Amino acid sequence: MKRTHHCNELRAPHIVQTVSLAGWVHVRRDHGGIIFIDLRDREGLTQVVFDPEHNPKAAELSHGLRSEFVIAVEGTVRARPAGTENPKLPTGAIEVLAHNLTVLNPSETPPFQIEDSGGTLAGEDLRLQYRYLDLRRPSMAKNLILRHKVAKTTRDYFDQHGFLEVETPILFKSTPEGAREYLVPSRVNPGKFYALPQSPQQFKQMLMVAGVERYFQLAKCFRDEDLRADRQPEFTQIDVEMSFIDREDMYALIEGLLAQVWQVARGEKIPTPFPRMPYIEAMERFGSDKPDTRFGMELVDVSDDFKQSKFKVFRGAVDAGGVVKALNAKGLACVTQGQIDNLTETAKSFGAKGLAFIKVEGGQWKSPIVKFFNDAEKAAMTAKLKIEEGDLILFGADKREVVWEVLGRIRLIVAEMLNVKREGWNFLWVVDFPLMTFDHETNRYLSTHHPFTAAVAEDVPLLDTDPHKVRGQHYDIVLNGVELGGGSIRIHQPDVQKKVFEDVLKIPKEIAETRFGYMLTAFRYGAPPHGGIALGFDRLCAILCGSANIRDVIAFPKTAKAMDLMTNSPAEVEPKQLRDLHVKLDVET
RNA sequence: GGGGGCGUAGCUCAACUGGUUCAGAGCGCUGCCCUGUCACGGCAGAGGUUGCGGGUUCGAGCCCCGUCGCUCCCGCCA
Repeated sequence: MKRTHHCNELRAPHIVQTVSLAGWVHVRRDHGGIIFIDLRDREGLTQVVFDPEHNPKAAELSHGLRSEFVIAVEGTVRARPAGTENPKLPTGAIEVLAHNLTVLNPSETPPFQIEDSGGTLAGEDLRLQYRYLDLRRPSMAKNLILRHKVAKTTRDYFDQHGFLEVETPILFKSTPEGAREYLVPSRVNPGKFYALPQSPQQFKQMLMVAGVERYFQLAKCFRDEDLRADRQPEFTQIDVEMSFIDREDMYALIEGLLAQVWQVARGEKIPTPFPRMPYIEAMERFGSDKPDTRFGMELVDVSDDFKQSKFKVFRGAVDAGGVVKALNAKGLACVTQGQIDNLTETAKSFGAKGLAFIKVEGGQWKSPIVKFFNDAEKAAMTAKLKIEEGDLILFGADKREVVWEVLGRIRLIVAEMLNVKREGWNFLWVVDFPLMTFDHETNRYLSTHHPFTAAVAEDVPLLDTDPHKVRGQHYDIVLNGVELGGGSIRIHQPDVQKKVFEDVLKIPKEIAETRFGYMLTAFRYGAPPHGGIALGFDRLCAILCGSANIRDVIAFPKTAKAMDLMTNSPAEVEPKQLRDLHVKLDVET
């Protein structure tokens, strides 16, 4: 009795057909005589009716059905009696009158209900322990299906554009400058280790030297860093690299991909090309290099208005070469002192010395600092910040990087407090990042992204004189305040790459040689100009599903402590395994 | 490494300031009844070491210390 249809397939035109369905008992409604079963499979629900007057044997057997029993049913599709159709189900116009019932496998009572609606969702730890049950929930099945569709669309898109999907090694070599890596001891090479790749970066560049020209891969990547709602220790990237291109080619390519993905996954047209914003502008206006541009509340620079101010905090910041910036939280004058204190704590945790504010209530400016302001300063602020009754103005005064960070965070928190409408899909290219940032701890320059990023051509002469002024040919794709991905045009000249390693980043010559020597060698054999990008595939799928959490789009994710609760991994291993690997443990027990 | 939240029945949660509604509700589960339900309905019932270990107290689900687990954030994620 093989099934003829799935559970979201039968409609009015199938009426009178004899069909077979198989699936799980979703719910049972036993009226004593007639019995209704909602039969569930991956695709949906179909109501099956057992009628003792029609088939006493099947009806009798159906009394014993319980949640999650696996059954097969043979029956006739028929219209539901007038008035009993269920408009909530796609299959709600019909039902299957069962002739035969086979219990393929009974089920114990599940530890939680396999149900999306009903209001109670079991705790995530329990759902992770019984992930195979959690994945039966229609919303999770939907997520898996959507993820598949996005993957398929991606592969089709790149195939149509002449790309080859090439697999790169999972057993790679340690490259300690980036994220912490997972290490794999080598049995046949005692004392030596592989590392799992944080990304296929170096391999994809080698593929360009190899003449592949257009490469992509749905690549598994691994980072042994602490987890977040949008970070798992293993995750998937849409990894791309192309030869003979410039930044414009990459923007167009990715815009086309995302337009196609949105079309397939959500049936929505997204406008292209996407707007672009230089890094400096993003920081000045939004205090973030991944600005959420769905709402305003932008940072406004008022430094000039306080150059002569009597308020020492503001004037001092300007005198020291810093800035004074403010944002207007429209309508938040009702904020409580406790909430102000919380905001201040937040500001301090990001490096601010405090958080000055003005409440505009009852036609007055209420603030501990308002007494320091003269009329000109007040007028300037009123105009620049469009201050009105009911507003709350929040200030940052410090080095500009600190003010960016602090007000950027405050802006997001305040938007949350105000429940500001954030709708639509605001794609944005953030461009012109600084190639290098100075690290005060180690007293040297570090690559903002990675050391393979090429400089903007006109800035190259500054590499020797003003490294911090050099812009990289790097681009981030941002959607609604989430960094979806990033990439760059790469350095392809061996002398330039060597110079970046040794002269600019001050990586000792021997270390540069052991870690990247093969790249420099490769570049000497006719490396084409090339560039690439990588998009966070899990984040992309989560956004498309409307979830803030990438665990919802990963079949078997790990907890915040990087545990797999279903298999209890990681776990201890046998002493013999360790001996084979030449590994001795040093752990407290 | 640091900070916040949570942990009470199989599940989701309640239990005011530590004390006579102090172990409760809804769902699920079990039994009986029920022939058009789809959150089916009715009657009855079972089910608890309040995560674990200490402590304070006449008295602890509630307070304190430790510990374990889940979660969010900071650091970290070239």
